[in-house]
Amino acid sequence: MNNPSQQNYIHQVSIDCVIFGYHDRQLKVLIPKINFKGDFWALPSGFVYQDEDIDQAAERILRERTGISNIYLEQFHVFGKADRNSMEFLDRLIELNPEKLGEKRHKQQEYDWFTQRFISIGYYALVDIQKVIPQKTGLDESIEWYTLQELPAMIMDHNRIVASALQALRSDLDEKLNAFNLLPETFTMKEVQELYETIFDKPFVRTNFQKMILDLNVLERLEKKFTGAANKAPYLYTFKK
Amino acid sequence: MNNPSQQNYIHQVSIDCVIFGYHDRQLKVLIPKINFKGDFWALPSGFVYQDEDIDQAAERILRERTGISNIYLEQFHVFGKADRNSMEFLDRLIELNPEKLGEKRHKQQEYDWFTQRFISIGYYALVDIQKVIPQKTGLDESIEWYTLQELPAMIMDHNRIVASALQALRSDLDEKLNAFNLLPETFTMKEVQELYETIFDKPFVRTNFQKMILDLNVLERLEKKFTGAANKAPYLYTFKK
DNA sequence: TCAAAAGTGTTCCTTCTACACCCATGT
DNA sequence: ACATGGGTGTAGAAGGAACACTTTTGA
Repeated sequence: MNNPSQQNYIHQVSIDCVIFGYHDRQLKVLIPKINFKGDFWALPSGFVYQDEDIDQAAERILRERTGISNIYLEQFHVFGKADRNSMEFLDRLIELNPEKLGEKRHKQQEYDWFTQRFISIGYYALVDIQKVIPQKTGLDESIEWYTLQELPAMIMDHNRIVASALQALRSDLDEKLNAFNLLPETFTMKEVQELYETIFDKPFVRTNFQKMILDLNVLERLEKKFTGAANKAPYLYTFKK
Repeated sequence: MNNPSQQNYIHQVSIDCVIFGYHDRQLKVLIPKINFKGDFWALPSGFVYQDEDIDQAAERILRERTGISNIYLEQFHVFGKADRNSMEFLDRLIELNPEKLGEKRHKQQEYDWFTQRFISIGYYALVDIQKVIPQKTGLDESIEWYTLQELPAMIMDHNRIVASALQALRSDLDEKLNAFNLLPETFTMKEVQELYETIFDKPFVRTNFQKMILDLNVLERLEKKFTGAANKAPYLYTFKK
């Protein structure tokens, strides 16, 4: 494992990413579980190289975990409380994993790095869940999609960061029309409606919803999609760029 | 002058504040000019102490320049380009002020601190311009209110930061109803209307504007304001908390 | 020809806009 | 009394919600 304290990172600044995906009428968040005893989940995070834009850093972190580039990213909040550090988490981690981390002395530098106070820049990402092949890093035991209702208890303030990201997503939706980044290249109107109903957690009237979305003038109508079902074939749409 | 490089600050993180005030149908920004040859303007800025929340740091910086506490503050964006440093500005400053800054050797530590790459957290503040008595710090030649149309050319990306703050203010207005922080304790409906017309740069119909604002249910009607003018006395209002 | 789901049009109601009208105030 | 600006009510327009109706598809 690379020792971050020896890397050319900016000190005390971290990036935390909330990666949103959508499937089966559910918003999901991609969360790794780290490969130590004790059931520790943590948002995909990382640090910023000296010669790297913060946006680039976020993109790099996302690429590592999702395998895809050109991800839709939005910086949404900075978490900067004075007592914001992972001391508590790290001490517990060491306590539960003496065989791996017991000889603290040898890793003092690393321990000191990780237990600093960190100012964390929060980003949320919107991805087409079908395109993502979750990638474990060397530190991960697993990396899974969790629905918002079944989020694990994460370390530090990460659960609060997710809540804050969701709030930001909702309030961005109107002006940025970015929800389409959660869908595949092409989609039906019904899929758009289900997505909106999921994000806003309320139903929309089908016929009015169609008009509302088409009036935004951001979708392009393509050919019809024949599913084989015994009903009218819906049009496929794509998001105009 | 205190040498920041010897203070207990977080490295490479700065706070830049855009302080908005309102007077005479104009939005204004409070900007210091630094006390060196060469006409350098820079937003009120500062660093974050190790034991200080970033919000507290912003508040402290604002208190220093405005003399008031409990200021309405909103964190709006992080500026984190890799090439974001003040090397260019500082070299020019030294070049133009050889008598004060010539012996660079003696101040190498300080020079190195200031020319680092900085990640800057942008805050905007909304203040009652009447309550503020602009405070020069030791470094300032002056500190003045500038209208948006007459902003001086500032160092680094500070002009862009102001533009970004204005955009954030406008888009926050609907949901946060924070514009009232720009007004005195009590105000007339006409003053509110002029403020809105200034921020959005468009006229509103008087009678409808009144209804729209009152329907927000955030104002409390107080006694009437007798100005001595030969017309009906308008009500005074205050913002409910 | 029928059931299921998609697409379009129409009515109704709420909200917003423009404006007429009335009210208070000091000269 | 009247000029000036503030406050309220109302008619018309625009936009949104509810729903009826038509179209398409495969069995």
